[in-house]
Amino acid sequence: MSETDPTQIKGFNRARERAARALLEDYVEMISDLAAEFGEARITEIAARLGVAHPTATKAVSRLKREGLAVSRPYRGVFLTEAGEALAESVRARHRTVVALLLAIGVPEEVAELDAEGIEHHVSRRTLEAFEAYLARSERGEKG
Amino acid sequence: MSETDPTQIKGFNRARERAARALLEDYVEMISDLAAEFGEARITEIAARLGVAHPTATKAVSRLKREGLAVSRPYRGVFLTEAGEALAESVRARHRTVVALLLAIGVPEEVAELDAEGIEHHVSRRTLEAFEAYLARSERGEKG
DNA sequence: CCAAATTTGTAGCCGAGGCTACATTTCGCA
DNA sequence: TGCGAAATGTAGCCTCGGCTACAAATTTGG
Ligand SMILES: [Mn+2]
Ligand SMILES: [Mn+2]
Ligand SMILES: [Mn+2]
Ligand SMILES: [Mn+2]
Repeated sequence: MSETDPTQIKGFNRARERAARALLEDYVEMISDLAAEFGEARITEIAARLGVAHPTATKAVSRLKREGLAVSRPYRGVFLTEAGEALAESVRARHRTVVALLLAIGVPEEVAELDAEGIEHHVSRRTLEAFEAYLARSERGEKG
Repeated sequence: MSETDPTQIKGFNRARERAARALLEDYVEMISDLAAEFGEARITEIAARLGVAHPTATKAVSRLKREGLAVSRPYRGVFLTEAGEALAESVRARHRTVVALLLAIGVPEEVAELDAEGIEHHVSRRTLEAFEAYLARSERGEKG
């Protein structure tokens, strides 16, 4: 058997790890959005906005709590810890950059928003930096 | 409660659906690669290249068979159906386009290959078309 | 202020996708 | 040709992330 390509295996493993973190990232970002809008994030509202049943959101929040990203008390709202808020901020920034990049490439706005919701979780720091550099260049008129 | 944004919900739902198909797509592409290289895809080799234990690959292949994408007999190789081979071809093409786009944007080669393994599964047809159009433009020297 | 509506919690089901341990079959070669 | 090694199958375990059904708490308004 020909030797297996280590870069390829690494790619699959990284994709799996990132897919596992994707849900968690979306919840954290959503909770942060709701906190900004209403002062707190309620389970029902989190579930509604993510398009899942409320027990699904409850379970996800308990995973967030286990990871030290959120806190909550029974029948009360969910709040992010400092770590959670920091994660939310970076996730939000990355989301914006991915959408901007897609738009700059020529992806229609509605499609860009939809695709970004999945793509964002697989964009590494290095790739994000490349996106930002590209956007900076094209804004300076170097014609995207 | 302010009305929930339907586009956002749609984005989350689509991201979930695509994440669920991602594994299946990678298996099909891998089986196709191995068929081209060795004439058949063996469970052990599939597992090794995807970086998983062999029973994990076995279970995935039975899902592929259930979906009508592959066929196999006990202790023999795995083969794609016509539908499976068609899927493999489109997955492979999309993978190449995503890598090319990342490189054109300025992502380092190694990083591009790693990130593409996850990103590819969330690129819709419309976005793929935009990528192709962009690549065609920049190849014609319009300076990306 | 109390009853109804709403929200939240909890139990329990499912399939996907990981794993280890072990059984069985096939293959390669001495 | 037969035996040991390698490949494959199978059983059974786990977590995650969906769901429904139902119980309990909270909020609301008449
Ligand atoms: Mn997302
Ligand atoms: Mn997002
Ligand atoms: Mn992939
Ligand atoms: Mn791929």
